Amino acid sequence: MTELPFSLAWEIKPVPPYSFELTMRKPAGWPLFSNFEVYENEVIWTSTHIMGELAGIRISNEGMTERPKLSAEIFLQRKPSPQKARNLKRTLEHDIGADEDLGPFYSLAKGDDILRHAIRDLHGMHNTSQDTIFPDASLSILLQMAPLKRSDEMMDCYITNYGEEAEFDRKTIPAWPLPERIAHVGPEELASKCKLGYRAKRIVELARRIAEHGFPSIEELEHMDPDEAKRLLLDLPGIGSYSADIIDPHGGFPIDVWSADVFGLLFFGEEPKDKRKEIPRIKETGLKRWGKWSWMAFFYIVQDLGNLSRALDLELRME
DNA sequence: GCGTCCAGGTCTACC
DNA sequence: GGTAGACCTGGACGC
Repeated sequence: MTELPFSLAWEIKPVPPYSFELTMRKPAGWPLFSNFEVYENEVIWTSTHIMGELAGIRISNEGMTERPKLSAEIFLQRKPSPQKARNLKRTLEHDIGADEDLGPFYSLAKGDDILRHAIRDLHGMHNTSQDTIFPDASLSILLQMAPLKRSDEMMDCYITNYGEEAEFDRKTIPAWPLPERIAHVGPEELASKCKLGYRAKRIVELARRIAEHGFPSIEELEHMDPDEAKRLLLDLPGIGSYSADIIDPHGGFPIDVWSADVFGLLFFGEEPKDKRKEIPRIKETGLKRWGKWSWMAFFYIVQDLGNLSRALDLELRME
């Protein structure tokens, strides 16, 4: 457990529209940062690593979707320099999508037969991300070839045993493990303790590569040429097309055997018979239809399956 | 109870 | 360059 006695507090005015509830608590249950974060009465307590520092985070809602205002506080082990404090604040604002303008995506979505429903249902929901790729990369490896329930069990064990626990504001919240920690864990230990199976070796190999050679942050990838960012991600061990699309800040279209059912129904009116075989065709159709907004389209649709099922008279299932 | 199948992919060997 | 097969584990299913 790591105590975080120092804190920085400030006000954030996100680019409207910004729905606090939809952004912090995605309808499909995706966490903001930590799988163990707490959300009560429009306040979220969570933890992550920002610029290499373990950070406890408390954000509360002080505004409305069209006039958003948030009260944020970052808790740290040590008092940061003024320069570092400025960077931490700016990075957190970026990670929670406060600087993201949804306007261009909404313009495209209004003219799309599927997305026009989703942007109405989820008005003001922003995309969020952690500071580095390792949490999402670990997540995507733990999602491989397993039912969601088993992936959740693997993640819970992995985070509680190997993640740092942030203690702040009378809360204790474990963050996703750092590559430097996992690089020193034997794959056999990870496999037996958390029943990761073959994924243990992949996650340790990935951690060792990042710990030894470094890797650009999410924001640095964002500023790269999209093809170069994708190439770097695909070069990592254990990361294939699906995982790269989950991590890539330039936005991919991460189709797996589950989403192949959903998007097969949406695009062609039927679930594919051979899901794995159909993934390339479904992916190509999505990328062609939504281009650079493919990730946002994917994100909005998977968060809105219940409403979309009714609006489009289709059986779009969560699992 | 027991055997078989397969799940929110990726890598490797083989052709 | 394209593709079958292996990979951990555990729940669902048929018998």
